[in-house]
Amino acid sequence: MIEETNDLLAVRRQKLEMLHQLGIDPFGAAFEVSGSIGEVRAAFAEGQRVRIAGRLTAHRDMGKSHFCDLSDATGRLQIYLHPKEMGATAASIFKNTDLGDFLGVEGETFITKTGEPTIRVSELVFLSKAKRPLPDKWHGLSDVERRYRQRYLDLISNEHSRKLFEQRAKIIREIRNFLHQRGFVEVETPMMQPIAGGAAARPFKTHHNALGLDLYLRIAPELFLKRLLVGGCPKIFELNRNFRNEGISRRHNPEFTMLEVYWAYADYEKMAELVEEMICHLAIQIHGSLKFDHRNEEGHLLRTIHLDRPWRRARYCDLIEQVAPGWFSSTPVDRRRRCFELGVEISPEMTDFEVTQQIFEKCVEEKTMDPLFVTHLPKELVPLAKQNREDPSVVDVYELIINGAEISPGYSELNDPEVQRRRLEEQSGGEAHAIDEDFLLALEHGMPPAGGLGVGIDRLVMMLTGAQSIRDIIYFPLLRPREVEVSPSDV
RNA sequence: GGGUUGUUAGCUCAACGGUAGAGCAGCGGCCUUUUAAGCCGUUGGUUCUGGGUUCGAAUCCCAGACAACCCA
Repeated sequence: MIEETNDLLAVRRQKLEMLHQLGIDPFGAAFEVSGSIGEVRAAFAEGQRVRIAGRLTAHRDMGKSHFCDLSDATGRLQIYLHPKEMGATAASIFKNTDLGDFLGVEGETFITKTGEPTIRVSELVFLSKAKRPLPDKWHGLSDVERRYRQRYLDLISNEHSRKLFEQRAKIIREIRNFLHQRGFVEVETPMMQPIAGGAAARPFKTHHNALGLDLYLRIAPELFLKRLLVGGCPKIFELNRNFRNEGISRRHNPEFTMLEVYWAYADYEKMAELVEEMICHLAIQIHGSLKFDHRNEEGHLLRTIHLDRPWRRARYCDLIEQVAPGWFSSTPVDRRRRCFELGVEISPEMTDFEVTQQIFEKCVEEKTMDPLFVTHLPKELVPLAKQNREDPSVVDVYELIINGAEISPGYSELNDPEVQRRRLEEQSGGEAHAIDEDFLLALEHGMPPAGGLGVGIDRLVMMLTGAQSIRDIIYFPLLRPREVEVSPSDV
């Protein structure tokens, strides 16, 4: 523990002690308000009695008159304090306030001669003491590490950050609205699973004491949602957290939010239509338009995303041929030489289809900003989807790319238990205990043909808001823990 | 895992190897309509940590911690 001794903290502690001596509880009680600060401001008219509560965020001292700002997440409103208006007791309480404290006020509204909506405070109630100072009111908090570690400070001082999280909440709410309107039912399946299936990723391990059972945090809900298809639930979705014990980057957090949707008797093409409609619905709700800009925090334009329908659809092979003509008729040696010419890094142990996939990722995916459904992918890339009837070397799936990243995959789901078993065995590399026999048992009772899709919600939010890092749209991204400083009075 | 960059007052940032500073916040004044209020005065530092080089290190070197970005 690092013990912090600091004048600023000492001053605040003294003021807190003064409040005690005045008989005031510095960590007060409930306070009835007329509405949030944003609501009161929106309904502002002169001569009304209103009550608001919020943090003290600015203090303009004019001698006997004080102009302060009270703020909450919805906005800011000026209050006017004068001993003649609020009385001596309130004035002595006010003397012991600091920026950051929570206050409740009651008073009559008026507009100052500079045109600022203001409350003339007649009653002042102390609601909570901030024992520590808040970040600079003008520059905010720019230290990215502290913005992630102490998100509350980021939210207090950076409006841009607040707005991103509001947009995230709205996107998630509108996804649920959209799917409910189309008759999909939200379900919840286990996050702790005896076998972590449904994707290829390293899981987190945990243990249940009473059952003496090792469990894994799920890497995907897929295999449980398919059990529900067997159980006769025809239109279902789950929108919740997945966990993967892998690296951290601008686009990866170990826990992330995933939407999975399953629709009995549909196929990947119907799922593509569904996801296209859904994302357009979200763009309209967020931006009021299918065209919107990505800007950095200084407001500079980074790019414009166009979601106008219909979205482009293209076969995997055709996309490769466009960036590397003659690719599929050239020899493996030629292909590796082409990679070098195109500046695509490959390693010697890569198989042919992995080399092709590198070309796809670097020359197609990363350069595709507007929506593109990639179809007819080689079956090696997607072992858990149905093979195409006309061309068994490809599978019936789409990969939706927007903003240079994969946003959503959609499959015609495999429902043949024998084929499924073979695929799972190939995937597990011969480790029998890794096969989810319970899932295969369910499939043997009959799963209807179905379409399924997944949407990485964090990447979707990044695409819709223009956030440049996943850490900007997850409240508390995983960081290595740090020593926390402790106040002397708390030790 | 590798490379690059960064870490200085509560916050935002300066400081050629030569006395660690500014703005805001804080504290003390002045001002009864201010808007990043203003004016006068003033407090505040383990320069991320530990070594080293040097007469002298925030600055140069080595190791470490944490973070950001790029690569794998």
